[in-house]
Amino acid sequence: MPAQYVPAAVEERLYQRWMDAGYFAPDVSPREDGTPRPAYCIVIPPPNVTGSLHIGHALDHTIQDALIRRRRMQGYAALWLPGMDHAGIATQNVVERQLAAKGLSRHDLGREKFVERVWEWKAESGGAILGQMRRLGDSVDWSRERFTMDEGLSRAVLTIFKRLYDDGLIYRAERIINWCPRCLTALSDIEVEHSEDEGELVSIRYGDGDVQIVVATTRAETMLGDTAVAVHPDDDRYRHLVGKEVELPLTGRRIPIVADPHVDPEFGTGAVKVTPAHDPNDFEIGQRHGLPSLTVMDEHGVITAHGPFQGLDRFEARPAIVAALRAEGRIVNEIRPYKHAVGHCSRCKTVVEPRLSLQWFVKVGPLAKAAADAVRDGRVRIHPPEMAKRYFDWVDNMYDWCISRQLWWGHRIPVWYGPDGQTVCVGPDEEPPAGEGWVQDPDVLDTWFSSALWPFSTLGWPDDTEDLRRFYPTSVLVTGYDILFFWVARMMMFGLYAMNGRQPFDVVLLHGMVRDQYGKKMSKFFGNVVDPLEWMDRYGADATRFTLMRGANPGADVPVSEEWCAGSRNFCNKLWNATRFALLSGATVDGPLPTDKLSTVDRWILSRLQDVIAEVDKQFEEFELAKVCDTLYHFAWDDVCDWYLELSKPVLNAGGPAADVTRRVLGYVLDALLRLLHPVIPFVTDELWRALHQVGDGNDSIMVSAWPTVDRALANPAAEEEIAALRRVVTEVRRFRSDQGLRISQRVAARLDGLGALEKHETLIRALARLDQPGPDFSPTAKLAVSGGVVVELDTRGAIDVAAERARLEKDLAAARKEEQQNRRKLENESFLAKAPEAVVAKVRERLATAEAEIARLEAQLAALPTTGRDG
RNA sequence: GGGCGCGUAGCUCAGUGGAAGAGCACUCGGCUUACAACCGAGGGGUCGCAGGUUCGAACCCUGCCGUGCCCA
Repeated sequence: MPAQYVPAAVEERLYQRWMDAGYFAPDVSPREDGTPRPAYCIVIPPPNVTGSLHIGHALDHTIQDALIRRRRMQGYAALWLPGMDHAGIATQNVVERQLAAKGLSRHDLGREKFVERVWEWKAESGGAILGQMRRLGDSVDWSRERFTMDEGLSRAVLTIFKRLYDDGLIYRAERIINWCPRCLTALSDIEVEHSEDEGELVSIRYGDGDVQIVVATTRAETMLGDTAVAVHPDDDRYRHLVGKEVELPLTGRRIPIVADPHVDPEFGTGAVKVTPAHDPNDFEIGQRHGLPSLTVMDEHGVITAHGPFQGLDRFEARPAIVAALRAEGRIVNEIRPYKHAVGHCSRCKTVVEPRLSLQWFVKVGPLAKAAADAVRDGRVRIHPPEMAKRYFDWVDNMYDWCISRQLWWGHRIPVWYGPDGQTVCVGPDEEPPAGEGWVQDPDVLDTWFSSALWPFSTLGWPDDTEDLRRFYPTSVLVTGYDILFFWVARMMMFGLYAMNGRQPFDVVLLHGMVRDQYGKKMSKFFGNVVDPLEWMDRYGADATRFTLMRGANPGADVPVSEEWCAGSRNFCNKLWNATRFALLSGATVDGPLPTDKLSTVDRWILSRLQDVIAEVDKQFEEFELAKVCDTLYHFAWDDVCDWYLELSKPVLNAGGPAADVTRRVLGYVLDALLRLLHPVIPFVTDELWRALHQVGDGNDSIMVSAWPTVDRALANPAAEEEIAALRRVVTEVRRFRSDQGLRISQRVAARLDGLGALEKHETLIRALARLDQPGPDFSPTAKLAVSGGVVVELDTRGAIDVAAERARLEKDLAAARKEEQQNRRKLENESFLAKAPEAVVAKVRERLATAEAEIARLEAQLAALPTTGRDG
C-alpha cells in the first residue's frame, strides 16, 4: 500500500466494478426475514442534453448520491433514476450553429431533416454530462436512464396534453407573451431574467393647444403603436382631459385619453402611453377600454410601421424616433441614464420583446391551488421550511403558462386544424384526422412541459408499471432554491393532476448555489468559476464531493475554494494512512468483538462510535449534511487518528492477547467509520474497505454493506470520561514541554503521582507525553500540578524556562479567576437563585468549584517555581 | 416600491435563552518507523450599532446602518 492515496488509480476501476456487479439497480427482493424492502427513490433533475457537469450539478448530485447510498446500505430498494431533457432552444441553437457554419439554415433542410440532424447530433455529442456523472461516482441506475424525447416520455406528454385539453385546462389565445427576437420563439415568464439596466426615461408631449399631455416612457420606439394615453381616474391634473382625443406625434393619428386605475400617478408625469400590442400592462388596459392593438414590429424586432422608421431595428429606431420628436419640439424631459428592470432571454441574453401573438397556454388556476395545498397540508415538506413562503408566493400568484414554442426540436403540439376552422386535439392512441386541408399546429411544447412529468413519466406513466407502483411518490427531490419555481411547482401541478392527487415527492430538499471562497457568485466575468472536472483530476472525486457537502448548510449558499478541496483530499489521505497503519498492525474484521476483554481505551472509542452513529443518523434525517461531514471529520481525525491509534501503538507493540483485542477493535472501528463515510466519499472508502476485508478480486463492496446501527451495549460514558481525563493530563504535559521548547524526540524522566483512576494508564500517558521512568539519578527540576489532582515531576536538568512557565501559569490563572468571579456573582444574585432552573444553578456551582480548584492548583504551581532560573 | 434573508475570529461559516465554536489562514516547535497531503503546542472575537424584555441575550422585541436574493 503506497503512502499516499492516488484517486486516479482507483476511481475508474471501482466505478466499473460497481456497474458490472449491478449495484446501482434497486434491490427489490424481500429481506432475509421475508418482509419487503421499503422503496426509496430520487429522480435526478434532468440536465440538458447539451450540458456538461458544472459545480452546481456536482453539489446537487453529491447530495442525492449520499442520500441514495445511505438508504441502499440501510436495506431500502433504492433507486436513483438518471436522464436528460431535450432542452428545446439550446439544442436547436447548437445544431443551427453547425448548419450556419456551412452556410445553411434549418429552413434549407426542412423540418423533418432538421429534426433528424438533431437526433444525429445527440447520438454523437449529446449527453457529455453522463460520462462526467460517472466520474463523480453517481450511483444512478443506468438501466432506467430516460430522455424527455424518448418514446415513453413523448407518450406521457401527449397523454397529459390531451387530458388537460379535454378538461379545458389548455387553451389557445392571442396574448402578449415574452418573445426572443433572436431565438424567434415565445418564452415563459420564468425563462426571462430581469436585470437593472441603464436606459432612458423620455417625456414626450402629445397633442397641442387645449388638448396636450406629457407621457414618460423608457420605450419611445413603441409610440408608433400607441392607441391611447392613460391616466389615473382620481388624478386631478388630468381629469378634464379624460375622454378627449389627442394627436399622436409623427403619425397624425388621434388617440383617446382614458382613465384606468392601473396607472401609477407617481410614475413620471402620471400619464402613460398605451401600446397594447407591445406591452403586457398596456394590453390589459387595451382590453378594458376596447382599444385596438397595433403591431409595429416584426418577429426580429424590426419596425414595420409605414414611414421613415420602417426597417429600423428596435434599438436604432429608439434614438431616431426621439430625434424626430425633438425636432418637433416634443421632448419635454430626458433622464439618461435611467435605471430600470429589463427582461432578457435566459438562453441568449437578448432583450426580450413583449409581443402580441397566438399561443397555447395552461390554465394554472386549479392546478396551482392543488400544488399549494399539498404543501400547506403537509403532504409535501419543503426543506428548509423557510423556503415554503417563496413557494407559496409563486404558486398563489401564478400567471397562465405559455407552453408553445416556435421551434422544431421538441414535442409537437398534438392539435390539428381542419379546412373549415376545426380544431382537434389528438390523443396518443388516436389517428390524426385524414383528408384534404388538415394541418398540425407547427409549434412544439416548452421543454418544461415534459420535465414537469419527470417524477412519473420516467417510472412508466401512463402505463401502470411495477416501478410506478413501487416508487411513486418519489422520496425526495433535490434541487437548488433558484429553480424552486421553475420546476418544482410545475412537477407538483402535473404530478397531482396526473396521479389523482398523489404528490410527486414527499420532500423537496433545497440547497444553495455554489460560490467562491469569498461568497461571490461564480461568473466568467470574475474568472472565479470552478470546473469540478479539474478538481476531480487534481484532488479526486471524493475530495470534490466532501468539499461541496461540507459546505451544504440548509438553505444557505455553498462557498468553496481550491484550498478547501485540497484539505478534503488531505482528509481522504488521512483515512488512507489510518487504514494502512491498521493493516500493517494486523487489524482484523473477523470474528465477534471480544466484549469481555476490552480495555478502557477500547471501550472509549467504541462508545464514541455509538455517539457518532446516532449523531450522523439524526443529521442525515434532518438533512444537516454539512454537519454529517463535520461530525465524521472530527471523529475520524481527532478521536480515531490522533488518539485511538496513538493509544493503540503501545498495546500493539507490547503484543500478547491485549494486542489481539486491540487489532479486532481497530478493525471494527475503521470498518464502521468507512461505512459511515461511504455515502459522501464512495471511492476511497470502498478501496479501503476492500483492503480491510481482504476482498481481493471478489465483488464484495462497501456499497452493499450494512449501514452501521447503534449498539447500546457499547455505550460507556464512564470510559469516555476516563479517557477524557487521560487526554487532559497528556495535553497538560505536552503543553509544558512545548512551552519549554523540549523536542518531542527528547524523552524526559518523570515521576507521576496522584493518578488515581488513571493509574492503569500510566504506560500510555508516558508513551504519549514522552516521559521516561525515573532512573536512579532522578532529580526533579519541575513539578507540574495538572488537572484532576495529578502531579508530574520532571527532571529537565536545568532546562526550565521559568519566565515562560510563569507567563503561562499567570495567563491561566487570570482566566480561572475570571471564571470564578463570573460564577460567584451569579450565585450571589438572589433572583438568579430564585428563578433559574435547579439544573442551571447546580451547573454554575460545579463550575465555581472547578474554577476554585484550578486557582489553587495554579497558585501552588506558581509558588513552586524557582525564584532563579535560566531566565531569572 | 413590496417580500424574504444575512451581519459571530483574517476568510468562509456553525451556534437561536443558561461556560463564545469549526475549517482554512496565522505564530512557535518538530521528518516522533500510518500519514510533512503530517505531528505537537499556541495566539486571535465588547457576536453590525442603539435601545428594550429577562435573574441571565450572539440568540427574543423595536429602531437604525450595511449587505444579498426574489418579486414589481
